Amino acid sequence: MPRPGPRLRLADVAERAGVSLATASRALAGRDGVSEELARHVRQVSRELGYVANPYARTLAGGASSTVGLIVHQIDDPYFSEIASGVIEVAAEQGLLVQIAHSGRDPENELRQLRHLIAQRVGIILIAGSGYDDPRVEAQARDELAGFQRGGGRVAVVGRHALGVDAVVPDNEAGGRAVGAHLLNLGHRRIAVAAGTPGLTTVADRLAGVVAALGAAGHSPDALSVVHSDFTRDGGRVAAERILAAHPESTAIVALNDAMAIGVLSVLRSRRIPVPERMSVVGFDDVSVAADLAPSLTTVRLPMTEMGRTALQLALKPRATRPRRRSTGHTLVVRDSTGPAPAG
Amino acid sequence: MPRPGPRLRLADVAERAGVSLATASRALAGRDGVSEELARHVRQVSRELGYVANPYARTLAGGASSTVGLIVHQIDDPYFSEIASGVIEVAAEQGLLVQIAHSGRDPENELRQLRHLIAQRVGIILIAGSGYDDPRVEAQARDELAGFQRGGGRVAVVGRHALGVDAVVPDNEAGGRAVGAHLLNLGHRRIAVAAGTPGLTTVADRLAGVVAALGAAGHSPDALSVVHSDFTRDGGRVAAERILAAHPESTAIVALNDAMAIGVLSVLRSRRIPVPERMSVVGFDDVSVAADLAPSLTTVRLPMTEMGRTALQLALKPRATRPRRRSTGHTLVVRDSTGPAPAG
DNA sequence: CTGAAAGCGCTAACAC
DNA sequence: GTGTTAGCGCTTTCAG
Repeated sequence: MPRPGPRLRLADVAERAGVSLATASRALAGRDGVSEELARHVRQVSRELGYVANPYARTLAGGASSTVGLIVHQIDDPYFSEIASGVIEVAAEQGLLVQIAHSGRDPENELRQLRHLIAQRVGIILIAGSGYDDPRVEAQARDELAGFQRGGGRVAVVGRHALGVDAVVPDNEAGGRAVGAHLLNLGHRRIAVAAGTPGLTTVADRLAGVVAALGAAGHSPDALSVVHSDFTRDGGRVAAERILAAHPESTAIVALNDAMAIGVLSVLRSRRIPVPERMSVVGFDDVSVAADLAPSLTTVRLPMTEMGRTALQLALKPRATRPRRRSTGHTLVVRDSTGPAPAG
Repeated sequence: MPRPGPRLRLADVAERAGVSLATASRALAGRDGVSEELARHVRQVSRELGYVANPYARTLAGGASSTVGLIVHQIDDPYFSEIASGVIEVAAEQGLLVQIAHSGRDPENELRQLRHLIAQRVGIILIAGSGYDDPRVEAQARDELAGFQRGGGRVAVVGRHALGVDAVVPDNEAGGRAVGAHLLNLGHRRIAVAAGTPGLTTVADRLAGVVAALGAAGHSPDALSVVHSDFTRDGGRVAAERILAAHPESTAIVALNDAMAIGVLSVLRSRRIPVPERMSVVGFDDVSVAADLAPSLTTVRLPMTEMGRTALQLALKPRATRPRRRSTGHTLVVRDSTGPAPAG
């Protein structure tokens, strides 16, 4: 196995192969302008020597940067670590490296990270996580990305739609409808929603789905008690407390992501409220522990790893005239946390 | 807020500040050889313009690379995503970017990723995750890292000791002893261990701790039934099945990490074996969901995020004459999955 | 189809 | 202290 020598340069490969620097460069980049035979020879020599291009020199000279920047809210949130995992897989297949930055669910900070990545001249930028309702914030991000693309950068996002770039779009609304329909089928009529931060589009979309399901079944949206809180486990706890206090008649709680659902379950357990006998609980995302909670969590599965893969694959293709969209699909996974509404 | 112009160069800053390129460079790098006053002025101008250095040019010219490469087994494993989170935090504070690569718990692949990072000329390399018993594998990694350090690179590892570099060392053995003592105190005498892949040092160290606890209490290590499997949730399932089949007299199962413990719990639940009444279960790591499982998991808490922070901080310091070590400390967190051994 | 040479933006010797 | 200049290793015109 060839070891990359500490200071092996393209010039060494060129010399060894008996060609000029330019030819060697062309051959290795797979550009044309070199006879196929010569090119093959150069690549052969390069491989023998274990040559790896210096990405700094390459990028500085105008070649494409081989690193992809990924912005997530928080990498230790399973939703994002699964997406990141998919991105890293594809990157590894392509010999790319992935740089991860945290936005911390703060639009200002997201913008700062975005600019930093651009300043770092990454070749590809991926943003995962909900967008913001605030059009000003989205517009700034949009401008920044547009400039980046004008300079040849490639962009794709997961879970946002207002950015004018290629996007992997989770089935948020449809998933919400599936959840709503499921609960209605089970006879629930007083449903509470543990919703995340109001400013997030993901929250709005999923909620809209639940509302739509009620409407489709001829029920008034008034049957729904919506409580907003953080889009996290602790937010779920807070929301659950508030729901129990303000809407004690509820027979089901829809948490708009699994993190919140975990918080909800934890409150119900400590209050000794039986799930699902007295209260049904539904989550969203199907992070990998959802199946291992007790009771196991009914939730909407989104293929997070796949979403990460798809995002990078989109970004790797040449840019289309108009932004592409890939819907993720979704599956309602019915487990033990939902059951028939308790009789009256 | 200044926007980094698409093509703002150091020369622009220098010109605007009325100094030479060299002075500007020195001022911004905080190197001396510039009067404090001038330096301040240059920095001021730079900030006004929103200048951000091109890292490719900077690195190519011989400056230190501002990116840190982090190798983890798998980013969507909570153990690693929490460590990564700590690393990213510190990196953000320092204006560094973090590149993440997967080793997939495969020594060959780890080596490949390591070489790739070196070839990419990152400035700092961090490796998280258990080392391997195989001295050949460790020696190769060691050589590679030594070469990297000779070239001015900085290295730190989390959870490995045989690499001759700065290390954050989890309290694996002491944690194992704490687990063993806890179970013995509860009266357990037939203890099974769901251990991870045999080749991992983390597995060996934690197991050694459990064995030591038995020894210290005057019990023979024969009281322990050790079953090896993957160091994952599914590995935990497999191990649990095997333990129930081959060692049905066990009253407690020690899983050597939380992922395995989750698998163990899931098998016990589906077999309707009450925890902890009939079987106690202990994990290791205290990933954040451990508290939300049902029953909540007794486990050894390791400060993963902190470990990630510490690792990068170590690597950021100038290299010491001999490798530094930072012990993590640990806490036995007793929750609901452990209880007194069932009578006879 | 191939080679020579001019940079990419920055740092670090080396002069002044 | 400050400025000048020669590269870092690569890509990319531009000649041949």
